[in-house]
Amino acid sequence: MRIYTFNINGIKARFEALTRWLPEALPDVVLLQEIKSVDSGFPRAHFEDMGYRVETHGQKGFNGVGILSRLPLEDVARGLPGDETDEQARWIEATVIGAARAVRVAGLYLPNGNPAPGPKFDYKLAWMERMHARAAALLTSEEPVVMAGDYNVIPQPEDAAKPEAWVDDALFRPESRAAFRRILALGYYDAFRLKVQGPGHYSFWDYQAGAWDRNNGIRIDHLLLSPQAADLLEDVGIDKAERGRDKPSDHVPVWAQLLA
DNA sequence: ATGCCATCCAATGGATGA
Repeated sequence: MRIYTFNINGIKARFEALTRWLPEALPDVVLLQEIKSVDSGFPRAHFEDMGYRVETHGQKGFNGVGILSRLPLEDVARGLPGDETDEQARWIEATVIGAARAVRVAGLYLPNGNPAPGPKFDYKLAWMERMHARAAALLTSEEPVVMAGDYNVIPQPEDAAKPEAWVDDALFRPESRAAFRRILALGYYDAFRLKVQGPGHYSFWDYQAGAWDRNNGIRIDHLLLSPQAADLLEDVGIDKAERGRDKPSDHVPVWAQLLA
């Protein structure tokens, strides 16, 4: 089972690119972020015709997450628990029925948090506390769990081409990185770093200032694996070439292959 | 130092993003 995370930066703007990419990559599961659409505006039938189950948790204009899956989905849940007043659509869960076994997946779009300090940064850290609680709860099932999405966190200096440019940014501030480590410390593993070491691996390049041409990227799209999922990990990858295609998202697909 | 570009909604500009 190959699971992808892909921040598409708008389903309307990425419709053609996503339609081209799906039959090329043939993902089993895609966790989408920033669909920037309400559920009724998502082109569900189009992707169903391409062989995918479609589940979305959208909102008007911004944010929004979704799941495309060629495998059956069960027990879909929308929204991150812990704050009934939070109206931002950033979390969706489902159980994917693989050929060998089932995997619980969570797709997430973690708040950006800039400018920091400020209310948006406070919201980011509070959201990460809620995610920590949900991540702990998911571990109790003892089934394989994959939490994948746009974390808006640069875990280590080696995950940025120019780490010095990010020192005061909400993506790299000590509080954000500590909150990310606290989730890992529950017993989760960064799938990419289980297989690939060293600098120079990025998942996002800004549209501005020639960031792509200069390879000025950051690695902020992650798949976190429970111990049971880590035991099934076969391979990982970043589809960097997608950033160079026509009308790309500023993020590229990142994936993990599980024996499931 | 800087939203330099892209997207969405709505309206010929503003908000947001990382």
